Amino acid sequence: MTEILTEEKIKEAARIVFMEKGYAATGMRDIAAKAGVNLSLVNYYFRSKRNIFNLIMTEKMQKIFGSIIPYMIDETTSLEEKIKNISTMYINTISEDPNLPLFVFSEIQKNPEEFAFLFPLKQINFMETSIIKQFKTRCPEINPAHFMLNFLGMTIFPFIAAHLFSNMQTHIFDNILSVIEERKTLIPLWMNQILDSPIN
Amino acid sequence: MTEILTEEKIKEAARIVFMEKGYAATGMRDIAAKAGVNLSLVNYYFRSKRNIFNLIMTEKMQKIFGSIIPYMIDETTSLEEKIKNISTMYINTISEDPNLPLFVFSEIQKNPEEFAFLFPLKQINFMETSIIKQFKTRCPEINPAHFMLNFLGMTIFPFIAAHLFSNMQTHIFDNILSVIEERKTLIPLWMNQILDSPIN
DNA sequence: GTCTATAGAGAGATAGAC
DNA sequence: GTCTATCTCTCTATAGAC
Repeated sequence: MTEILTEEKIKEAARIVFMEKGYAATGMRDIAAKAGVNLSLVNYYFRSKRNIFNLIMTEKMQKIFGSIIPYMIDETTSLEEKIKNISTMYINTISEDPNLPLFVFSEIQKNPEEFAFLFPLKQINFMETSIIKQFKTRCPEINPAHFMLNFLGMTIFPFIAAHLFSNMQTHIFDNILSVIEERKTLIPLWMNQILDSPIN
Repeated sequence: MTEILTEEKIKEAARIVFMEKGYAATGMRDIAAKAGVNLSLVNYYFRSKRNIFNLIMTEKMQKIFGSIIPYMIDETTSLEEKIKNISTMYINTISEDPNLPLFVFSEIQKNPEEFAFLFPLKQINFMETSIIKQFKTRCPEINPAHFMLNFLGMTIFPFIAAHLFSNMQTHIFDNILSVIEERKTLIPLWMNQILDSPIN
């Protein structure tokens, strides 16, 4: 009974500390202190720092990469609907966990071989997803990579740079959170403009 | 004579190791080994790990944030020319140092108070730059933050995610480097489409 | 399951010989 | 300026009492 509570307290503390400081700067003592438990309990429940980190990392990779898959393969929605659904879903999801993209990208960059194998998007055939097939029909001359880079860049980049912008002594990025909220409706409009570009 | 060579050797080694592993995971012994010098020389020339890191970080922040300023304040270029010039400049600069954006964003996130004060963009009044004034004339109804987020997201995000994409067992992001190169000409076209959007 | 205590490795930094 | 040697601290992880 008490075991489950303690285990989950430690896991939640690890989520917070790892997300804030990254793997290398986090100590087992930081996790124990944040959880309010004795240091040795962290090893008792999770065996090693690498082990508990990989659990958190798997969760977070699923959250950022796994969540897009159902939308991409959905054969019942149009390209416009997919854009709307995915950007709204990402902005909702990441707004609750704003450091998620920077954390995941940064840790993968530092340890690509460790995390490549649990990459959720490997499970699907990207080029045969509904979203890519629809894009190729709409814009046959353009590499679909550009479409995904534009779409994900417009959606995710604001969160990656948010810390910077909020520290700037200027007014352009005031209220960054409400600006991001506005983007739920604006990104689909801009993406349609790009899709209708004469270069296609 | 030999002092300058040794100092620069250590600094170059520190650049490489810090960029690859980040501050926390880098050891003074890693830097010494990469430079091919004795461990104590690193402290002799640079006093502390924090000190040598801050030198590198200042350089890198100047590289990514300082480089855009002259283009933004240039009163002699049109908005379209600025977009073309900035995207080309960034793609050239970051292609030679692909981990630059992820490194800088990630280290600032982990230590915002340490690096906020040396943020190059604080030196200018963002809202009064030529590029923002031009945008406000062109799209008076849209918050200029959206414009900068779209533009920088489309330009910089591909580098942040490049490690991921190159590890995917799919073909959509093959040849990511030549895809990014194509974006030098495509981003200005897409940005013009967005600027001409009926929502403005 | 939870605690104290500590083993053992590794870190940043420096003293002092040359 | 450069080396060896080492101090001191902190880290992960575990042994063993309760």
